[in-house]
Amino acid sequence: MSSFRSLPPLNPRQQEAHDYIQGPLLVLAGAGSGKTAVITRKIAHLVQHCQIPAYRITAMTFTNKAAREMKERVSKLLPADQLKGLTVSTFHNFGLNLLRLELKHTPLKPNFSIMDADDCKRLLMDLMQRDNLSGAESKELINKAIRRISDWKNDLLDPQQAIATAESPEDLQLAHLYELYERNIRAYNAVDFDDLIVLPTRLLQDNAELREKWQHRIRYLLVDEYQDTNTAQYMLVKLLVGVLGRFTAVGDDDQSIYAWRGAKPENMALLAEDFPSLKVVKLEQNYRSTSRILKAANSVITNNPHLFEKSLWSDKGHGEVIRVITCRNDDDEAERIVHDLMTHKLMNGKTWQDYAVLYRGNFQARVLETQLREMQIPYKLSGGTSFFARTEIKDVMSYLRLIINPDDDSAFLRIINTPKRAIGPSTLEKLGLFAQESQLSLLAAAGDQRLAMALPKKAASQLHEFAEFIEQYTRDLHDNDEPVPLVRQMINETGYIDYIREQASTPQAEKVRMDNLESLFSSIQNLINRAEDVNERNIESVIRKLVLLDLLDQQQEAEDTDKVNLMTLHAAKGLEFPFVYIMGLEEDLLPHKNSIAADTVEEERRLMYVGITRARQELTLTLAEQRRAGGNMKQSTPSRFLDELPAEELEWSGKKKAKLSNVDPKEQAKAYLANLKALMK
DNA sequence: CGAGAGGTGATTTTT
DNA sequence: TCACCTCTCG
Repeated sequence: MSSFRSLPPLNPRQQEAHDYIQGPLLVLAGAGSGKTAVITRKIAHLVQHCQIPAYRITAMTFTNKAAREMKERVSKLLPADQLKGLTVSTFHNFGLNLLRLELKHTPLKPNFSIMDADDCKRLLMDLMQRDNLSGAESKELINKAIRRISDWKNDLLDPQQAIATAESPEDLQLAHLYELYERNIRAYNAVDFDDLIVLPTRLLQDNAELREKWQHRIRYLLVDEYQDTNTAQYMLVKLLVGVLGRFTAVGDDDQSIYAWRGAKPENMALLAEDFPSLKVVKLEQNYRSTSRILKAANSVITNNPHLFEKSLWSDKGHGEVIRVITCRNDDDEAERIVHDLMTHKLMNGKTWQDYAVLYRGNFQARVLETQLREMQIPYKLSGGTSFFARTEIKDVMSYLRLIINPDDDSAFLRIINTPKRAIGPSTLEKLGLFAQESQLSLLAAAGDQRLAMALPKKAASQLHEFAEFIEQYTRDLHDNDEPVPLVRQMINETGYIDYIREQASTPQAEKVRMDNLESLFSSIQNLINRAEDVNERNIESVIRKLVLLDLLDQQQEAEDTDKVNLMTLHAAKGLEFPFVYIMGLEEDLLPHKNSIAADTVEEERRLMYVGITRARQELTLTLAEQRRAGGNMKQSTPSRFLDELPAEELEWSGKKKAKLSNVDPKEQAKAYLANLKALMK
């Protein structure tokens, strides 16, 4: 209670969203409008003043990071005993948990594997090869297939429905592939990311008893970033809240930038249809940015059609004018941004982490990196390959997956010849055939004595040896509450460590890989130590959860010191910085040419809107007159979004000076830096 | 099976 | 331009 009194008051709209619990509520939370404060304080309010115990409340987010932040903030509002059992998790984690608890109602066996995007791709490739679609054609097809299958799943269509509704011969082919894919993934006793939403949703749809059980269990549901839900996720929400509709959905249709991944911002409008008693509260006061920045944001976004009209305002004063810098080319652009940033920091006594440079595509970071390194400015690049996409992590994870799930053929295929065991494609093909005929998993087939008849002696004995190795560790690790040393021993014994040493091209590369493995091991250890439920203190449940965790993010967050932030506009959603640069304001880049072609410029505009609203104090936009595209320079046209900004708030500059010729840019940079330092003294 | 040559394609990626 | 993938040859 005492902590409550010290909280800043909510504004009237926030208060309204906070207090309203009688029925379904949609909170239209503009950027920087304090939505997390509303959600977290509402959870505390529900517990302390509405007689809803924490274990009856569930909050769903999209990212682990958001879930972590939310948990942390709620824990500051409630004493530990009142916090007990509160669920704050990502959609996927929630789904996983539901599957685990209702396992007997699912087609899954215990210790099922979760396949990530990469695993699924491999599986599809394999299936297509069997269908003998080879070469260049299949590569193109594979990306289409992945996208299409995911779309079908997210729309809750099973393979039969997909086949029935296929729109073209090619689509039908993909639908058949979908059917094959589903059969295989189930045979592996595995699920993909989409299944973590789809399977629980189907379960609740088909089973009234379970549905009632879960509806009873969750007395109040809160959904963050509601505009990013896809059809399956919305269906899951609907099934969980039932007719009573005890929920708060928080979202902003103007920040919907993931439609290309299946998000359906129109779910916001659907909510009003499905729950006629829906109350809508708009949070329009922004606590982040100056009014000039908000004016710019509003001005851009009014060019989009709107479900709900919304206009951000703040009382933070006008602030600085918005600068637009025209640069000669992409190198010049990076150089100017870096110089500008450096000058600004020194003049204003700010820290590196106060700055962010945002861009449309990851490739744009490259020139920036070069420039920043030259100036010895520390920077942080977010995005790129995720921790679990690293080869060494995927390899070791596959060993572990196979240990806990012998049916996981996908894991088997990944590691059977990693490190090299002289087991080549022809051996594998024969093994696959044998496994299929005898209805066995690849691992079981590899261990089967009859194999010797189907294969050359050498190959058969290699396979036997491998199977025995896995089986031995399966026994040793089962029910072992100190598994990590054994895991280390196993990985060592496979020769994987030596393999990394041989493979690594440089000592640094080797170190990075070894470090990655170390953090994987220590994460496993941490998860085991931290497991609240004793039943979860084993390698099986830890491995299952591991793929869903953002280990790298957490790791990175921990070691984050004072660095300039470089990230894509997508990655910037949810973040804020005092000083923001958005680069590449050109047609075909922002908006991206594919979006122009596909007529989805509106989403690009929202991306622009998200970018603008990241800035607290100052916003700088840059564009290049020429840009490298492939090998040669291409002329570019200023982005249409520049015309949509309020001209009176912009200050244009740049492109005047002809570059000082014959001067080494490095020398120039050094001189510049020396100058600045002298200036500061 | 593995190392090099040549070819090709290049948004965004919460889990 | 460059990185990654594929294909081929030893």
